Amino acid sequence: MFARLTDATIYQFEQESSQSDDELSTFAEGVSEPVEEPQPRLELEQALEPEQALEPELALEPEPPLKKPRFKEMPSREHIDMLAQARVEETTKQQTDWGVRLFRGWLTENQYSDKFEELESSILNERLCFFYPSLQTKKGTDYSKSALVGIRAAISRHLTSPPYNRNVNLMKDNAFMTSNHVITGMIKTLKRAGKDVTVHKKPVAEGDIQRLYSSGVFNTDSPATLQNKVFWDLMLNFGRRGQEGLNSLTKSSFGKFKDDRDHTYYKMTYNEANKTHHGVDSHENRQEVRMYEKSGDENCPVASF
DNA sequence: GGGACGTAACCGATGAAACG
DNA sequence: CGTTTCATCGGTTACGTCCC
Repeated sequence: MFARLTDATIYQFEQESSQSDDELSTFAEGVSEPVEEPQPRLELEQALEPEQALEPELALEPEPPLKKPRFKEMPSREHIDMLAQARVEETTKQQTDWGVRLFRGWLTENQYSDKFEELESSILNERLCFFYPSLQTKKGTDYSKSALVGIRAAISRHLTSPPYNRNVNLMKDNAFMTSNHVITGMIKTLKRAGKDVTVHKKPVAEGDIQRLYSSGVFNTDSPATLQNKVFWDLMLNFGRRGQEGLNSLTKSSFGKFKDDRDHTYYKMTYNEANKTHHGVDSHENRQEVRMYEKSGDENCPVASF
């Protein structure tokens, strides 16, 4: 059993490594080609077809049919616009509008033009220096750190998005260093005044969990309470990102599997819209998340699922 | 040895979305 | 609307591997 497994692994490894070797050599050839006779891109495209059609023997030479391109096809203008649009979520757009509204309101209240989008960075920076400390909530209290940072980011998003597409970053550009100093100072002042206390949520107490089960809201014999329990189990086992994307989950979002010791478990079968595997944080690639059966336990999550 | 390249680790900034 | 929470992003640095 063990020997077979090892053989299989070695075989797989050999397959993989030979594959990547192939890719490497093709790539190396591809790189050395254009260096000899650099050609404008457009001519290259046109030259390609006739060459292949007229002289197929050429293909036998070490430089095979103009290799597979290193990159994807040139995207259309619409495509890149669409991608740029998909950058932010609807709720973020709302936040953007909120921040812009605040800044616009302040500008008009102080007899400035509210068309700040075209302002030069130095002027904009100057305005922001005075804007930030003028900020207060509708109730007249100071904004929290999160709010201040959010407002700044909102204005920055607004400027860098269509139709303005400005090439600025309110958080990082040197031009905005002084206004950012003002914000940092405000945040520090808040901190010193003890106003930046963030309250963390407490975990659900063990006793409360008991009560959930004993109260009947997790009973598996009626649809509504069964759903309660299954959802609780899902949140407990898979809920690593708050409520993000929950409404897009379906039956096929989960798959039933067995591990090498014959224990049944469910795991998520998708990773599309959630960005889980795009980043390379260690804890993300560490292991897939599994919801294991608890055989003998009347509250087994796999059974109720 | 050292340069090129790809990836991992790190960590503050950013954004999504919930709550009150 | 204002705030909070937390996962992801994104920029930077460190590290490993290959090749000269």
